[in-house]
Amino acid sequence: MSTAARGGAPAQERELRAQGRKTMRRLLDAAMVVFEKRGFHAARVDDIVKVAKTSHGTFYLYFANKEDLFHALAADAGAATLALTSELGPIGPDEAGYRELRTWLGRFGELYLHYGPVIRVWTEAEFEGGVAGRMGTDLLTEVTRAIASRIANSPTATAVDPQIAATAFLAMIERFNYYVLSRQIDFAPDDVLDTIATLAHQGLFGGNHTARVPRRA
Amino acid sequence: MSTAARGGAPAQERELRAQGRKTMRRLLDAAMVVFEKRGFHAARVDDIVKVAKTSHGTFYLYFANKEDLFHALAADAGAATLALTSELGPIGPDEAGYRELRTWLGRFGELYLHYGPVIRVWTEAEFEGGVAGRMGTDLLTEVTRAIASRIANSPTATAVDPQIAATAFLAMIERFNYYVLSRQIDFAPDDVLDTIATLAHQGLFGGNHTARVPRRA
Amino acid sequence: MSTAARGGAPAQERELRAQGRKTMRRLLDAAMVVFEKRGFHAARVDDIVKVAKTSHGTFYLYFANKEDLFHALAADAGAATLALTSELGPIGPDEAGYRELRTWLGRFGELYLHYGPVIRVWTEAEFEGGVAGRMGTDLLTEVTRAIASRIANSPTATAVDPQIAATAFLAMIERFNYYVLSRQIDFAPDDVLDTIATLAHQGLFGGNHTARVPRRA
Amino acid sequence: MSTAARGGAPAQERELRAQGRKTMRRLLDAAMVVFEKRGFHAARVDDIVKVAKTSHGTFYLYFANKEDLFHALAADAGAATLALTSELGPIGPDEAGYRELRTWLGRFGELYLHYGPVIRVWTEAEFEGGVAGRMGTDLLTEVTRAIASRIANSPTATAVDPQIAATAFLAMIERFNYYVLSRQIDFAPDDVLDTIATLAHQGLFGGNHTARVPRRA
DNA sequence: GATGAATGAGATTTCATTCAT
DNA sequence: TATGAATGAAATCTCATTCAT
Repeated sequence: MSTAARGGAPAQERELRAQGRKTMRRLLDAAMVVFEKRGFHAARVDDIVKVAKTSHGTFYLYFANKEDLFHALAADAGAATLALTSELGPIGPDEAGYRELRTWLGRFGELYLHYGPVIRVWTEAEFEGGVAGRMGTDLLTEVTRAIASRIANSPTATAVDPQIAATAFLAMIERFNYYVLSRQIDFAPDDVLDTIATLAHQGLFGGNHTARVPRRA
Repeated sequence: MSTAARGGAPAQERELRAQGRKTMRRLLDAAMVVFEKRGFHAARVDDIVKVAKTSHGTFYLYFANKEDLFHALAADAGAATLALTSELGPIGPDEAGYRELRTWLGRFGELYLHYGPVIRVWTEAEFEGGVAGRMGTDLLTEVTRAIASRIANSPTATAVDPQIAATAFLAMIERFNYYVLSRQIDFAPDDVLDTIATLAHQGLFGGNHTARVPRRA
Repeated sequence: MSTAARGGAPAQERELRAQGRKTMRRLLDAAMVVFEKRGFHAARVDDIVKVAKTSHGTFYLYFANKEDLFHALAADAGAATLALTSELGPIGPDEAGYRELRTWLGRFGELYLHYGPVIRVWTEAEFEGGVAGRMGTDLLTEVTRAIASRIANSPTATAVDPQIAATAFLAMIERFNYYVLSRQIDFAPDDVLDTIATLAHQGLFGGNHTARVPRRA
Repeated sequence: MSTAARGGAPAQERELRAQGRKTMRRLLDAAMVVFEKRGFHAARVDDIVKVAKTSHGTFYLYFANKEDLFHALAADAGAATLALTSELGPIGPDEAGYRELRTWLGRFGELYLHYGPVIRVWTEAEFEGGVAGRMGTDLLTEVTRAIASRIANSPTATAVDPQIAATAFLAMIERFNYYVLSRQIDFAPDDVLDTIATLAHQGLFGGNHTARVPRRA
């Protein structure tokens, strides 16, 4: 998807050769793994360097500190999220709209699968105020605004406040994906997409299309 | 709404008198304040005792550690959440169903206002595996099951998987309330309720009622 | 055996009635139990009051502190040890001497069974310098001197330094009893007495008597 | 004599370079000094790092905690004790047997001089049950067994239970050395060896040799 | 470029002792 | 006489960050 190629502050002051880039990559990947498992706060630099099979000293060769590393990841995740947002075309109340929505939700799921740990940290209370916190808030604003504009162009526009509805929509899909990922609620992915797409379509875009979802046993 | 009457492990081994119970209460309340402001991880025991105007030693007279205190709060929050869940009556597709849903959402908002810090921690990655993690998962299961049974009795029953839909619903309202609380997104509360109720009613319960929400300026 | 009837400093400033004496007794007994299990240093006042089924506050009604309580016990143990020492009559090289020695060793074992925890604490390195440390050293001196005088009057007197031999003898019986008590080395008590008496008799008092100890299987 | 080359748990998970090994050694040596002076319980990690001229953080780089460090020392002491035990040759009732015994006792004294603090802790009540406790018990068993086999091959074999006698012997020399070390009882070392060797020789190995010990003034 | 070693500030936790009822 | 409550000094332990090789 992307690469966080810039790295943290210290890395940007030097030119990285092949080996250096590889090491940085290993650290970033390791951080994802550790953030996933422990969250940002509980993640220790020690955990990260162990997973990356490198040393403390090396970590600070590439990142000013733990937060700096997080920013590198977050910049990536933010860009990917914005890119995805812009891909959401107009959603009509008909079957085509439903299809469009369902496809987009699938892509969102993939994005969350990849960037979940980072997205989650944005919303950790402790981050308010910090750079990451503002980053998350800004992103939230941008993303909901884009979605709101889609909703505003739909038949239900008179019934609901688009900005609120967009926020609710984002809340739902962000959190649902989190539940699925972290709790291993094992719904069949297709059922999930059918259901979420249906209810969002009906709730937000005046959808009258009805998916034939087989009831769960 | 709450009592957390049991307290943490050490407190349960002793008989508490009036003064002791008061102190324990002060600690629990202080913890809510601090968790709210800093989140569970960043909260230091020191912060809590400062807010409670007591000493370190006293803290450990009532709770084995920070997590133990959290459990006491969580038990409360869980009970309150379950109680609220059981209050959700049958939701029909008509105006009455809409009213019922909207009222219930208002109550959920109040509950979240109170227990937000605790609910949030349940979902922090670090807690998976731990007692709190399982507690959260169990609760999630129970709550969604109850909601699912309401959805199953609605006209859209054939279109969506009730369990998935219920999970999505819970994801939406939990997260939305979180956005509102933590980011100070300043939507008017009534608009929020109108919007969320409408889209949930339409998306989940086959609602055909249309609220006349004034568009935001 | 004895009673530590005086109690610690605070108790001596008041007149104790029946109830008070009973409470103090409970604390002393509890302390023995706890010192036995954990040693003096690791023993917490909390452990003692729990075993005594009383409270922290009560503890300090009778004893100035943990060490004060220990002194009360130690005074008792010291007196009992000295009393026992004075009971050791002259030991001849014949069967009568052997009998005398064996009997006395049996009594020492009983004393150790009772006062072991206290005796042990005397020898804990941490106590040097403190009152208990000096107390132990003084006692050691007195006891070995008494034993030495018995050895000096025996046929081996020319071969060994009585003071050193007495110290070695005390070392042996103190430590052996400790091994038995703490490690549950399950030698048959009679075999132990036979063996120890025999080797002390032969080693220290020129004993030529030979016990017919059945060899262990 | 010693190496404690393995170090504590944390140190075993890393590869130590020369500097690291040196630091670990400094900590181990410092611990011996502090345990000697204060005993295990009263010894604070702070004392140890001060003596080792390093920091708290460094301590935990090599040892999980104070007990972990103790284990490293104990493993050493145990190995040294076993090695010494195996050096004890057959002891006959003649002068040669006496010489052999006396020499061995001298070596035991040196070992105790070195490892006394560690050996002592093994016997502190608090350690029963823990790893150190079992370690001590196992060692006690092995050592007494070896000594017992020497006793079994001596003329007194019929008179005493070798296993009990060996335990008594060990008790004596362990405790005597402790008295000497901790109480600064100032017996002349040669007199001590003469006396102990004589009485053990006579008591355990049917010794008929008589040392000409000059009586103390 | 990489790494092991070291640090120390800060957090948690324990526990003997005092206090108020 | 008894007790639960409170305290705070001191100990343990953690971990992000810097340093020397």
